[in-house]
Amino acid sequence: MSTSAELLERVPFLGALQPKDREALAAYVTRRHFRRGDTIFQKEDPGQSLFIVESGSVRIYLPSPQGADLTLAVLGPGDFFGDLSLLDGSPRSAAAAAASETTTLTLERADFIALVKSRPEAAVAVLAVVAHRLRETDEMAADLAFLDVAGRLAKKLLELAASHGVQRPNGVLLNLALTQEELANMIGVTRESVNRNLGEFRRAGLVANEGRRFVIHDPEGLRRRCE
Amino acid sequence: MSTSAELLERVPFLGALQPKDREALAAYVTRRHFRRGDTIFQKEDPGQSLFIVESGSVRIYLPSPQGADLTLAVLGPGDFFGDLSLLDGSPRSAAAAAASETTTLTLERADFIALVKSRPEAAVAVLAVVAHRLRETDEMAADLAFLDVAGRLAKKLLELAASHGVQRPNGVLLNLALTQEELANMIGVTRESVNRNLGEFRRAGLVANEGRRFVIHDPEGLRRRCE
DNA sequence: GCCGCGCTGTGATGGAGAGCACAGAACGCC
DNA sequence: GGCGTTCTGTGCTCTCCATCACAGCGCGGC
Repeated sequence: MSTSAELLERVPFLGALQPKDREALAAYVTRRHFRRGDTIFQKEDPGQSLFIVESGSVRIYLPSPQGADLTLAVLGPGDFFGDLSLLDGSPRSAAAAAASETTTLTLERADFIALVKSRPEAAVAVLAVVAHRLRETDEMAADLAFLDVAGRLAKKLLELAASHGVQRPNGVLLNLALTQEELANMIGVTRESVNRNLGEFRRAGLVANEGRRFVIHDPEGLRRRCE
Repeated sequence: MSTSAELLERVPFLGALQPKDREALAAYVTRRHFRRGDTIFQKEDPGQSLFIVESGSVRIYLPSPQGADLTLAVLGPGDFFGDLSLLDGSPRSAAAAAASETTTLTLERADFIALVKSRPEAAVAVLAVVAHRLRETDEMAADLAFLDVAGRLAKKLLELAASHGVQRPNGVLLNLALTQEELANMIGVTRESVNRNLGEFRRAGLVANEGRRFVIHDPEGLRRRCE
């Protein structure tokens, strides 16, 4: 179980614990495996467990009646999800699916509550993470209400650069393969709109493509497009 | 201070405490007063205090560069706000203003952290409230992405009926005076769009007006408009 | 009771983006 | 290396909604 304990150390809200507590907690988590595309849970499912990404990546999304869903987040190793149902006991508020070959560690509600009761600093750490998440969602709502497609796309590219970018001589390379459709789902527009706006950006020298990866040449220019 | 203690009892996350603890806490809160229209705090302000509405009502909103802002919530007695900055120490993620003559109780970060450390069940209760809030914001983002103006308006009217409605022989009366502009800010559209869609709803017999208050005659009909 | 301001109702216009259709490119599989 | 599937690029149309403009109405104040 030492590998679980090592991962747990990197999880923000668990890093606050004593190594001894983490060791104890590691005994309660179970490991699960998902293939690319597997659904981890659906919106409205009753589950109350917390998932921690051990390896791979997970897409959190809201399904829409007409198919095209809204992607809220893409998570990597060390991130956790499913916390809302854990915290308030309600059904899942969003759906989760493996975006690549993924393994997770699962913690059950009862074990989490026991942890918080015995170590209140863990609760404060979880509160901070959830608060941060709430900020991000508020901002997403504001963007949907205030920005046009170009602005939302520019902003999303900058966000992705911040979270998945690696420095390159000619700019920042986004270290993930993204289709235009996936990008469209992240900002709530059609694939065609993304295509046309990307064309704009490319012609203006703001971004370029390397295979299916993006390179941001002019972050400042993108920032100007978000007003 | 007994009146403060009584209010504190009605605040969800503090209701979990022993009466003795609430009495102690009441000694730390300070009372503040705001007139209709007063700004309580601006977005990006550094403050780290928690506000509890004692009387009156408070509008939480995101200001937009071009003026028309997005109203995230309207709070009444017993509700609290400003919790995000309290939880993670970052600047205010939204702005707050008094929607009517309002008094609040204020709790400082240090006192809150001390409370959580000594009474972890309060932390669990706060987590539940914040989790609920996160759900609502996620749903708002989804609505902005998926629903048209009629759908968003119908949904908002149903929400308001659930939170501020009183039963009437002919339907549910919304117990608050709302201008079309305020309604428009809640769903991120123009006042004119709200007007036209309300006209639709009225002609279809779904809603009516009593003075400046709304009466919902056919909730089922409204529900159908949200798909 | 009268006046004025803010709210409501409505028309005309324009533009952004969705939807549809399809052609070509690229990637991956056998 | 050939072939099919998936992704990208682009034109056209049409709808929804923002914007502007203005006329009535109604509430509240003096």
